[in-house]
Amino acid sequence: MAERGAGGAVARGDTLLFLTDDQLRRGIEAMFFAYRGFTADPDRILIEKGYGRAHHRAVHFINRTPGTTVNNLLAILGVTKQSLNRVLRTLVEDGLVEARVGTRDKRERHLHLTEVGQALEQALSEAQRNRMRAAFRNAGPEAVQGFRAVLEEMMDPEMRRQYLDGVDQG
Amino acid sequence: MAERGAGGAVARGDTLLFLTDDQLRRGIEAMFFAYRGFTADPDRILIEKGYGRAHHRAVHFINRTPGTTVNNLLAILGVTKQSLNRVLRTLVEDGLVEARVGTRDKRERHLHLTEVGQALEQALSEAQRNRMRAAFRNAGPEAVQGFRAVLEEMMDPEMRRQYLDGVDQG
DNA sequence: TTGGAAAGTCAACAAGGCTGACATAAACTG
DNA sequence: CAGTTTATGTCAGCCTTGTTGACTTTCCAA
Repeated sequence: MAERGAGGAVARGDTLLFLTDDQLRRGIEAMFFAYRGFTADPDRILIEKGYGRAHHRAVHFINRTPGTTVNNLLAILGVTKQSLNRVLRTLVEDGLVEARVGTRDKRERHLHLTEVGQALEQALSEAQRNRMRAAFRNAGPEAVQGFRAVLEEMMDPEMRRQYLDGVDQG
Repeated sequence: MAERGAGGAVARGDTLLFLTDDQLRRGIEAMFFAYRGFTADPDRILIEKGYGRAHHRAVHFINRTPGTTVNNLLAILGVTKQSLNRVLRTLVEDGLVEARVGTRDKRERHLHLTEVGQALEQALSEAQRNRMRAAFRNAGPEAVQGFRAVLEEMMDPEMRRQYLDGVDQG
């Protein structure tokens, strides 16, 4: 499969060898298998506590942007409000999330983690960071740069904006 | 957060700056947003045809390893056999997959894509490859290497074996 | 030859997506 | 001020895809 990859990637000599269909398939499978590893550790914690990935995502982004509104969260998570609401309701009922009525606009609910919520977020993100830290360390800083570059290119433009918004504002 | 990151990453000078908690959080979000992009294009095709991601995964790996058994597929996909069976049943009923009773061991079913199944697989993988090709091209070959190195490190060891098994046998 | 293990199937349940319809309150607009 | 839009929440119902439990068929080894 070196002469003429189905995708025509090898056309201009060997500078584009990394774009052969087989290389792309490898990338696709890498995403599939890695995503499983990526979610495995928090998943274990979540099951113990009776929550799911949906709760993790909500908790993560509320922690990242305290005071965010339901609508903001909907845009980031890309689910319907009914779906998010179900998750949010249980988190509020269980005392992990506080939904404060907006002061300027009273229609809005500003979401914050309670101490209990922060504790869960810590447990989840620590588990996930531990794995990512090990992966980053083993792969090295240059690999990490490449990792991020490719992932960023793979996002839908709107998601890329959400992602770039998350830069350390400090 | 430069002196002593919560993860203790900055301890030995600035060589480990890429391991700060904030950098790790960025990596986590990159995975989240990129995975959405990664699945978006095939998802659109699948919905049209009345299938879901589970069908895509099955079709992908049957195409990669024709004649594989249900048990093999189970190990790769990491779901219960009952869950896989449901997906497989509809694929067989719809004439996308053929399940041949094993000759040596009649308990086994060896899975193959029919022509129709191959056509769907082509459509799905082409959509996914297109995005990955664009991402790879824009990021460049060195970034791709880093991308793969980090993802590989992120996999569970068993999944890493599955992944490495998939190397071009040609 | 018989009992256990393995491969696969059927049934039922749960999580978490989705759509659609509708309610409420607040904000905005003419 | 009346009417519209916006932000949020809720109910009902559907689908996919995960789960466990019970069961059949087949194989193999004692």
